[in-house]
Amino acid sequence: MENPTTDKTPVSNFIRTIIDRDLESGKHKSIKTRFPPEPNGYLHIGHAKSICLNFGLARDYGGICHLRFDDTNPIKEDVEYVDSIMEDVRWLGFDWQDKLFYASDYFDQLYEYAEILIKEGKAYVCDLCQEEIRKHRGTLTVPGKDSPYRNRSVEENLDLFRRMRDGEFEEGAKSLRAKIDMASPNLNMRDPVIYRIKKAEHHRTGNKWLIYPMYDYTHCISDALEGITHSICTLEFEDHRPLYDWFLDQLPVPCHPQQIEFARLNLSHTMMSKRRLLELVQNKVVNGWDDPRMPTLAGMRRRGFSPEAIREFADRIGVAKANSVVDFELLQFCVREDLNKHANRVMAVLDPVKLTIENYPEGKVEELEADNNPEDPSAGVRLIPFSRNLYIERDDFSENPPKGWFRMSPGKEVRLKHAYYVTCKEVVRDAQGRISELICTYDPLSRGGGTADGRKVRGTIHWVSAEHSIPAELRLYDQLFTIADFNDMEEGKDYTDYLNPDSLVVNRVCRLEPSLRDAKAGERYQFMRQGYFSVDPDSGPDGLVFNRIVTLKDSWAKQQAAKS
RNA sequence: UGGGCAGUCGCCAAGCGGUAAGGCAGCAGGUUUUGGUCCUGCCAUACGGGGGUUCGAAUCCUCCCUGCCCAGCCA
Repeated sequence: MENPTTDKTPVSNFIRTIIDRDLESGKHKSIKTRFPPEPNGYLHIGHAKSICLNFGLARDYGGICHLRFDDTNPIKEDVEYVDSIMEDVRWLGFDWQDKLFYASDYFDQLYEYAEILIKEGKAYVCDLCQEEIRKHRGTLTVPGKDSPYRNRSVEENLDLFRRMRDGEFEEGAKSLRAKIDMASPNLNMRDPVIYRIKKAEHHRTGNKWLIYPMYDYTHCISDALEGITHSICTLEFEDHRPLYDWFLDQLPVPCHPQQIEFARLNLSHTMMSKRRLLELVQNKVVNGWDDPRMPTLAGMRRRGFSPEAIREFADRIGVAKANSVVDFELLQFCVREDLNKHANRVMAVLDPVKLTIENYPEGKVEELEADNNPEDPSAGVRLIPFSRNLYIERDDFSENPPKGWFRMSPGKEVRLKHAYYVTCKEVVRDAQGRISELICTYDPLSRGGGTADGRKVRGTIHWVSAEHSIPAELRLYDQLFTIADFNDMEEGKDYTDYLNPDSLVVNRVCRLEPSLRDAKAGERYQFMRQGYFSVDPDSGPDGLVFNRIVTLKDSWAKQQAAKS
């Protein structure tokens, strides 16, 4: 697999400025970045920003990007997640070649370095329990107090640390701490814990270890061991940078990568917290991690978003240090832009009403040619059956049309896409007064949708032949949340108060043109004048299931809404 | 009220002392066998606010305001 190339000139951002400077000054000959997920959940669109950034920089500068699992906390991590993460990164279109790493690969080295720290008097074993450590840490405005165990001898620390490793102590009874400064205004520097006892089985190292290193200690060393040049992370780690640098300054590591922080992605109407996403899954608010309403890559993939669209989105949002909330509209734009070019057009009637052409012979069937994609002639053409009895969209008929209406109404000629001009002569209603059938006539000379006299027919509507059409289930999705920006939540409310009850509407009455009969899971189509749909894997012998990826823009609806 | 970071159009975001890119959204037209696409035009005398330096400031200095992050043996 090739990492996607791009001929677009990348937009300038502060990270590129740093890299340009480092390359120009000779600090680095080439760059090496890394995407370092913790395998404790599924990747979401926010991770996609980071993946595109890290792999994209490597691509643009002819460098390398590693995939490294930050797996230092065995009780939260699982192979299910490492598998899904690899699948998602690959699906997004990136290739880590043979550069697949795990922080757990460095456990031995990390341990050796810890002993060095101890031997140099820069780390000590502390007997304080979690509560006590917290009390000693002080507060934002009050300096911390030294641990009573802070000045143990090197020999005692070494002995204790080895016994921690060997399982002599209970979880929580002891920890290894860096000896830095309990009075630092930066809480991260107040003798942070670097090793804790956890008698848990690790998904890769099994039962080999009973102590596990903490993130701050592990991450910088992992970066250094891999020769990472630019270690890009999110804003909340800004305060950790002095600690990142401190460890690397104390240890005989091969190099000292530069940590650079950028603002994580927030999307309007979207919840991006891993913890809450997990709750949505566990509480069955959604149907799993890959529910098409989820902002996970698995969900977006199932919904029908293409990796190209997501990459384009990542490019367009830019990279900066200001907290922001990107409009969901931008993502939709990128999805539509890609689908417009690549999705074949088909006709599907979502809310069918019968249309009978009284002057069209009973039993006659014509196969009419239709282009598959006006944006792409190479997509070819297909044949669609036409007959006396059709279905059209209920919304495409109005008995008393508003001003500006150019769909069907009594006596008004409209074009059936790819077929004929028809004119409604009669409206048939059922006992409830609901329109049950439209009786029309057609112009035999308008075959294909045009006439020699060149008369203008403004309205064009889609249709299917009643007897040839096939049923399907349509899953129509909308935003999962009604609130745009979660920073604006009302006091006392939480995210569950903003769930959209209509985020999924199931349609089982639609009728599709027969060419869709053999559609395969994952395929994407434009249902003309409606939206883009993808074939859901739930499709089977019992019938087709489609997910609505995104609607088409609808300026008519917008204009009508503006009037009321 | 300790420390760190950030504030440029409704939403993103370039800009790095020489007089406000671009995209999305929006608005107005045009083309159109999708009220889709496409095309054209409009959309910040103004860069959180006040002072200051300078011939010249979004860019430098200064004070202030607002927002975000940090007190896990999570990452």
